[in-house]
Amino acid sequence: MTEIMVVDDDLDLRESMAEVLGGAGFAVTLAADGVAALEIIGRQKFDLILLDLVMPGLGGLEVMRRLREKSPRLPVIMLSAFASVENAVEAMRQGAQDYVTKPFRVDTLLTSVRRTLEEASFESCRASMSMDRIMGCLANPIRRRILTFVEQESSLRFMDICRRLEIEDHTKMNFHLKVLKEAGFLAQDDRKHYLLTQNGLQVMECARLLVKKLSG
Amino acid sequence: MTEIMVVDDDLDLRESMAEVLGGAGFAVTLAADGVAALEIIGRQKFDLILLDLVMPGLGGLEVMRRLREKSPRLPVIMLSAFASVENAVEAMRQGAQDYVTKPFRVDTLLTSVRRTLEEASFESCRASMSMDRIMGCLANPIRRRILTFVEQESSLRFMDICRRLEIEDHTKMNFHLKVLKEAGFLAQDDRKHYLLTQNGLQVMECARLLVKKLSG
DNA sequence: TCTTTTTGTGAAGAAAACTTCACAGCCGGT
DNA sequence: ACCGGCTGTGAAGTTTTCTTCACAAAAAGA
Repeated sequence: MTEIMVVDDDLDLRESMAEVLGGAGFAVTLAADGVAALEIIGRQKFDLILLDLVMPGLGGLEVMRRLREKSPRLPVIMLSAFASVENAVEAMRQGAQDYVTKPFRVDTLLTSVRRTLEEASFESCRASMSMDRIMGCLANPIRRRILTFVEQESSLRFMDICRRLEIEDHTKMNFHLKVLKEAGFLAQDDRKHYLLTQNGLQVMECARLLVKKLSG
Repeated sequence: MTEIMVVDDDLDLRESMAEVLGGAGFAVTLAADGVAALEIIGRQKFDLILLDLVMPGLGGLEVMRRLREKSPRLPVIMLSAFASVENAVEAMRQGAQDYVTKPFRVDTLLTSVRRTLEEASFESCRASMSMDRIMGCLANPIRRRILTFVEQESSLRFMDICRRLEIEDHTKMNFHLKVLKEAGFLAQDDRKHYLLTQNGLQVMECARLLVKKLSG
């Protein structure tokens, strides 16, 4: 069951939203202010946060900033009675997934909730798909050797890699380099030298951690 | 520099071994008994332990059993003045890498030390080869789903896994479970329930870290 | 005991991944 | 302009990995 938290200092609004969302099949948790919300989020997993922009004490933007430190991908829909272009743009720039003005119609709210959850699910699916790419890429020993060598040397030309790894058929090397480029672990600079991307560096770091852990 | 610990209640022997091993280029730490040894090992990394079989208080076998709980792969050479076939066989059965009788010639000791260190290094190299197995294993999405599900649920029967992952051909599942068992990530208890091994848990942890890092 | 379900085994078939081959474009040196 | 080296492309061939099939053994339930 999908877990949604509603953060708003207006009790009536909180309760009416609990009723609407509960009726639509979601499990709803209420919080009257940002401090309470952040504490509950630290203890329990949620799929979506509905967050009032203007509240006494911690405002919605500050609450969102803080929860992003712990849950970078937790979707947030910002609610505001003081709708303006500036407010809306700022909230979205700070990372909200959507922005709904109060008072809102029930169907507007539910549409936004469902769309946001669906998009978050798609993002989660994309992360899972990228494991295919990462692991499939690293399953091959030649490609692991390429990454290790390029990591050590920082910047290399095509034939340097071939010679060092003693791969005589350059088209074989070309194939594997292409796979690594498409996976986003390797890139070429303007002189066509190969170097690791940020992702490539991260992958190598995690691979080393894995070996270390499995070696006891 | 290679770190060696010598555990022996005989002060003269400890010191003469420190001299011999130090002269051979090793960094030597001395401990007079098992309790002291276990405490130092808990704080500092060693490459080899030279352990007296018979000591007052904790004997060598008990010390080795305890240090194996923390460092399953740390090489141990057992030393004994009371050499017998039974003693030697028991020490090796309990996991010592070598067994040297006291009094020993200097070259006998150094040979044993060097050989044991070299074999340990070979083991470490094998861990690198096991990257093939790890990555090859994780390259398959079904196997990743199995590991994720078993991690969440802790202990599962064969058909539970099939039904949950909606894999209708049970022999397909059987194939993938077999791969995971052979890789050492999955095991079965006495009721044939599937559960993650320590290695399996480590692998899942690193996979999550990898996804997290690559998601920014 | 009989039947059904669960779990397992090995071989064959299919798909995916990798390697090799044939060729081509680009660049620098003579 | 020609040659050689570097780098790249796509197709064909080979190997590896995965899926399916046919059957069997073990366990559970009636």
